[in-house]
Amino acid sequence: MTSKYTIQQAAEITGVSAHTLRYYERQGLLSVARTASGHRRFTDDDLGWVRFIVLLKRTNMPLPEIATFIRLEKDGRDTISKRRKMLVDHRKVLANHVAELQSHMNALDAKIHYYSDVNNDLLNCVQDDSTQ
Amino acid sequence: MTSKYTIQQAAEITGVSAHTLRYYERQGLLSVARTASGHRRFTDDDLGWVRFIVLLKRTNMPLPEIATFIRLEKDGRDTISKRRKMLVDHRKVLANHVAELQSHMNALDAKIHYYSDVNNDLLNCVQDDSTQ
DNA sequence: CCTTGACTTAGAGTTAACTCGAAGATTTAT
DNA sequence: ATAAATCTTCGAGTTAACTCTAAGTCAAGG
Repeated sequence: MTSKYTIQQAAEITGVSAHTLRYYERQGLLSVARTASGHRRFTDDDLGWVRFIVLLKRTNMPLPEIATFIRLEKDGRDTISKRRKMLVDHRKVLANHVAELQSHMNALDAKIHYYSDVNNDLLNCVQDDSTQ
Repeated sequence: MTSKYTIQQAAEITGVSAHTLRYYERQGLLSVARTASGHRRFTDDDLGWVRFIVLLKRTNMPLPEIATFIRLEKDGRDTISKRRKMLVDHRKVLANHVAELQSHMNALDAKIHYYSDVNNDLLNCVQDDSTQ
């Protein structure tokens, strides 16, 4: 199977624009094989990498750090423990971030509760979390 | 009691720089009373507002939206339901954001697990979440 | 008095991660 | 054959929220 895709197809599949895919390659996040004439041909593997980059980005990992990770990947088997450590460390940062957001959300709830108390006859729209 | 503070003191107390406090005022997030000669005097109330701004910011509310909220506050009692709605809506956005982060964290955990499987003799540093 | 701090306006610089466009050449697809 | 896609390089523009500097004036505290 191992299909190949043009940059436009890769863009459509991953939701990352062609511009940005080229940008990622320039930043060392991707290295996509080329045809004899120099056009990029994305493999399913490449698409997997793009998805992984997107995942890390969504968890607030900066591009340079992602680049570091991927460089380690290319450096082979003996970097596995380093790579895992990076992910584990990042997971910790992320968990802290989530915990902070939740504590802020509690503070926000207190404020909302305050507004509910001030004007009780409008209570009906406060507990709407599950409505939509 | 109702103490008053210079801009530097307010900066120290809130952790927001004097520069940024002035910036917030320019953006309509604060309106701090002045001495006869024009120097800002922050009240405890003002500090409360600053803390609230910081809270909303930390939950990713953009400054213009915070400004809208605060403008409503000044417009008085009949905007209470609007204000609460803003907070409730924002709480939803925030809850979604947290949920997304958590789902990404799960994906990250899967990756970490994969790395653990690849090289089991290094398992010892994977479950370290509670260590430090 | 004198140093430190405050005020104003105005504008430039910063950071991250795109985002876009143009120019000019080549390639691919129909 | 021709239209659409791709390639390269280059550099400018965007967004948010600061962050800092400068110039020039004025106020406050000891």
